[in-house]
Amino acid sequence: MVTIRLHNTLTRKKEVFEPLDASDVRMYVCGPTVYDRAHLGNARPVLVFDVLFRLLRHVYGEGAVTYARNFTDVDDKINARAAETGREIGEITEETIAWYHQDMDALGALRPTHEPRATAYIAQMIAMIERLIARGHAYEVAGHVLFDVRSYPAYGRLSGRSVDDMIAGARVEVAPFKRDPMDFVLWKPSDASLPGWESPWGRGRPGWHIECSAMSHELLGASFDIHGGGLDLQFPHHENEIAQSCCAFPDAGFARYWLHNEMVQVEGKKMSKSLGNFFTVRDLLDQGWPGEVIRFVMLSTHYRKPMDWTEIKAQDADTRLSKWQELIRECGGEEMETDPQVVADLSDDLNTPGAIKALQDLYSKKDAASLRNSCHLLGIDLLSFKPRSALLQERRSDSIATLLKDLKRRVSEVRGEALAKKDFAEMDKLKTRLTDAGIEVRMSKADVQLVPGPNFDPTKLEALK
RNA sequence: GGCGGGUUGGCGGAGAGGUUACGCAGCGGAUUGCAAAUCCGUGUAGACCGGUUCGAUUCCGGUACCCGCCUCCA
Repeated sequence: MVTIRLHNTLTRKKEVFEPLDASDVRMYVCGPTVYDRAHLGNARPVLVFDVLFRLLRHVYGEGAVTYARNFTDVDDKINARAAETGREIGEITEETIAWYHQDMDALGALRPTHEPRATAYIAQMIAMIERLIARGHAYEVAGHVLFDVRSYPAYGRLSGRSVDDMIAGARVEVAPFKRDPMDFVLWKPSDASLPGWESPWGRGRPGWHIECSAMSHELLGASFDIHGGGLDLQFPHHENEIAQSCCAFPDAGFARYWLHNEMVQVEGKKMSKSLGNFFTVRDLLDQGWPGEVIRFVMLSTHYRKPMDWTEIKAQDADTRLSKWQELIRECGGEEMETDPQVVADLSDDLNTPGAIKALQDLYSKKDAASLRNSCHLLGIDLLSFKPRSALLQERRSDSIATLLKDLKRRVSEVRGEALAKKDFAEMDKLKTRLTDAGIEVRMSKADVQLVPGPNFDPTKLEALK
């Protein structure tokens, strides 16, 4: 059995991964709030934990891993979006979930075993809140139910902070009815304009954190193996989840290994709407970037380091994947074992850059079969991969396709004459114009190829008709 | 203010206390009418200052700079 090591945020150390039950390895990852298209940052945990999911399935068996990732479909951001647009909340969340599936499918992410929606687990949340009140960890005041952080001495363990330090930071919500400024909401009242559910504390809706505690408990049990998400969730979201779950079920231990991926940047800067470098996965796909390229770029940086998205990395990935694909097309190859080095690298705290290096070595050795099969562990299917140039070409209209075909024939003719006469003036003129239009002209002894590049501009071909 | 991370060659980005990371770009060569593509070869590192060591880019301490979280955020 391969030994997997994972960096556990709880201990700040790389630890040997030992599942509670090797026949049912359980992982929970925090999913999106569904009010808008997934941006590039949303994609990172999806891809990181998709690789972990694949690795766990590889090591423990496909049927031995349960992976749950939630949809937060009750949230004030969604309410705000509904109020802005006048649309129904359910309509917005349904649409956004469908988009999310489309976009993440395009990145090659496997669907998790469970994709629970918060609104389907309100009863479980209410039950957990009642349990917390009964055990003296939560209190009702002014129509709210709040978690009492002072009742849980270990609060702050995950994020390495103390309640007193955080209060010194003094960036906590002002709410006079809180016993302690750090207390957080489990349940809050809804007026008639807001979505709400009947509860022992009146009509209301859950606070943000309780859903993950309730759903992980329902689907994976009171204790399970891995809990993951973005680093920004470490505090307060995960800290609060731990407080809720461990106080409701003190002997269970909740999640044992906590994994956090670092943030995404764009061209060296934090992605933000004000900087104008904010974009969604759909934007990139629409620009013709293959899902595999987005995935490759993401995985070329280790998950615990900030990942900087740059155009040059995307181009590089596109080129490398194209080369790998050419090799497996030429050589074919039978089913092979996944390369042990790739497994070893991924088992070492998901060292995806190392795994990519190992794949590159397979390419250099011309080991097409191993390359193809080992790519699957990273979620890349080289057989179905289409480079950006091919995707862009597919989208071109028939008239342009015909024009390119005609031009190709013409280049062949002109070249034939030029070679016969040893006069290349006409040929060079034609080639220059094609190059100016963004077309790469490749000539071998046997054949001519016209490859439209990213700067391809069909309007510049008009003169050549 | 609190907590955490980073600083590697032109760019991206790893592992390893002493032996080529890898990719892209560059350079030289093969090939080509010229190119492109491809193939072969190749130079350039480890923020700064100390310490441990026979030996550190790799371990420890400090300095500088950068970044993230602490507020909805993956």
